[in-house]
Amino acid sequence: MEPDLTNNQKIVLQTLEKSEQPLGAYSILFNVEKKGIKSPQQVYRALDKLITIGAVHKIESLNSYIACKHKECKARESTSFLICQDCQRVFEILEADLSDKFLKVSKKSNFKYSTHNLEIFGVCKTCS
Amino acid sequence: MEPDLTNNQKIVLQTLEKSEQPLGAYSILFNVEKKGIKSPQQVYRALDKLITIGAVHKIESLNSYIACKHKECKARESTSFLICQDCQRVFEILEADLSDKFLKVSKKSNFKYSTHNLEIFGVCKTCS
DNA sequence: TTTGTTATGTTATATTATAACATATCACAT
DNA sequence: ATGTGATATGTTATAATATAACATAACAAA
Repeated sequence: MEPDLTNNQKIVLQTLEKSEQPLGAYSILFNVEKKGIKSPQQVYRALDKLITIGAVHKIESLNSYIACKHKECKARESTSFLICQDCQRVFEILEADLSDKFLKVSKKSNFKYSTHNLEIFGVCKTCS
Repeated sequence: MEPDLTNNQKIVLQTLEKSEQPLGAYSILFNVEKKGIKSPQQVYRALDKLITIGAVHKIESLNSYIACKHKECKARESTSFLICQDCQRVFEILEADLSDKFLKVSKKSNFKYSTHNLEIFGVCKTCS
């Protein structure tokens, strides 16, 4: 059972949920200043918590964050995204067999697979 | 035929080649100051070029850079890495079938696959 | 040898992220 | 209801990563 979110965490999460595109931390900050959040720290702390519980994911190559659309997201650690180079939207994919594939590929190098981050770039359905 | 590298580009590349771990841009800068490179700009510019020609790759989740060990690396755009959480070393993998897999997965979402960045985390052979 | 392209040197600044510390709030066992 | 420990907050400052802008130099190739 997840603990309830605090005010700041809710505000940050709602901001991300409303956004079509991933948002940077300072872009989130700009959006929530009218709601009383005044410093980067507050945003980053809320993000940390939200990421820990799997409600938000970071897109590493964009230094940006998205709300996870999947209830009870298992992707606390491993994540896989489709990133549209036209509209900047990001779609999370939950393919069980990706982990299997990466486990196998890792094994070939005698590497113990733990988690992964996959970012696929291209053009989304709407943009093509 | 690739153009020859300039002095700054060679210096930055050699620094990365000598390193066991990926290096951040400012860590590279620290290493090359005695060789006459004095500003972040010079490092970033050399990195840009080296990345463009495929001689260096960026590890997005670490904001760090590694020299590519593969002659004539095709990975100018798509990259796949094994990242050891114990020793911080990074191993690039060249699995042709990963692109195929990602193409298929993308297709399922009506997404036109173009390139990818894969970062697998775990424990390397030496560390386990 | 001039012309266009690419690289350099340099200073300044933008962007992303953490450190540190005092205070407050919350969950919950006594 | 009260103390206790864990977690969150507010705030200021600063670290770490990356780019802008502009003047100059080197280089390739017609």
